[in-house]
Amino acid sequence: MARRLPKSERSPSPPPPPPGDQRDAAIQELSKGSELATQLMAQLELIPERELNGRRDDALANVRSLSMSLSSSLYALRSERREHYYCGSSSSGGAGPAAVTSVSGGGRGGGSGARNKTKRRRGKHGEELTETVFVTTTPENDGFHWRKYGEKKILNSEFPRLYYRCGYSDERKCQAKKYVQQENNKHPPEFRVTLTKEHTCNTLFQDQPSSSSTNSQVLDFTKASISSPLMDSHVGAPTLKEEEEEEVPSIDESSRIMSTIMRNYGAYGDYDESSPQPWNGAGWQ
DNA sequence: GCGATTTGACCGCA
DNA sequence: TGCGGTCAAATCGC
Repeated sequence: MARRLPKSERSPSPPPPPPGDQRDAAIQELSKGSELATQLMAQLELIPERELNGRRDDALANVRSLSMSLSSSLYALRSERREHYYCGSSSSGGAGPAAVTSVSGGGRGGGSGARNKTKRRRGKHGEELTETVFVTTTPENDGFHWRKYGEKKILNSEFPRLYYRCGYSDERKCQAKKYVQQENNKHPPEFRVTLTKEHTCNTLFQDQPSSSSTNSQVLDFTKASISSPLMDSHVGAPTLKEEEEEEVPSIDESSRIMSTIMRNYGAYGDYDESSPQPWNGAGWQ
């Protein structure tokens, strides 16, 4: 495997921040899209169920997802106007406000109503370990490249906990980890995501491994392993920091994000609400 | 063949 | 001692 040089050894070339007017243009377009989605939803609701052969609900659900996605994208872009993605500090000092698309009202094991928490605890060897916990409907969309390394049935939990580490943990010695646990069977389901350690890979939306298998469960947003309306890129983006080197996804990247989302809209349609199944990181089982 | 996922076993902490 | 987190061999898919 070709090893990638750590950032410190590479020429300093973070993706240039997009010009402000391009970002504004993107925001405007997303706003329009969001409004249109809302209108479409209203129009769909006016159509008699029988005229759509019983598919109105599906269509409504899709439009709802679309609307959510656009809103989330808008949120993300707007947030980036003053905050930016950061792949290097997940939390120390307090996690940035993860954009939580959906907040669980409860959830087992403490953290009821937890929107986004940062807590400190000691790691195996006594080192300080900061965790950021939040609930989201789109655990995969944080813009980082994750590799699943384990899955564990958790006591008193209906769903197993999935363990991910940064996809660049080896080649870039990135220690970032992420635990994802489905909390309920809502539509879309909510996931409690715990981020530990810091990303030191600086690989947000870039350097996609060319050989990742198609069926990969790596939580790679560029592949959008599940559908997801959203881009709470910051959600997951472990952190958004206001002061640090600029690492803002370019407009091109944002477009890629959007197209990826769009391509995967169907996924929620695959989710059978009547017989909920746990999400395995790649899709509904 | 390679890289990613699965899953049972192991380890350490509370 | 039980549980959560990680490891690593087996398996899978391209």
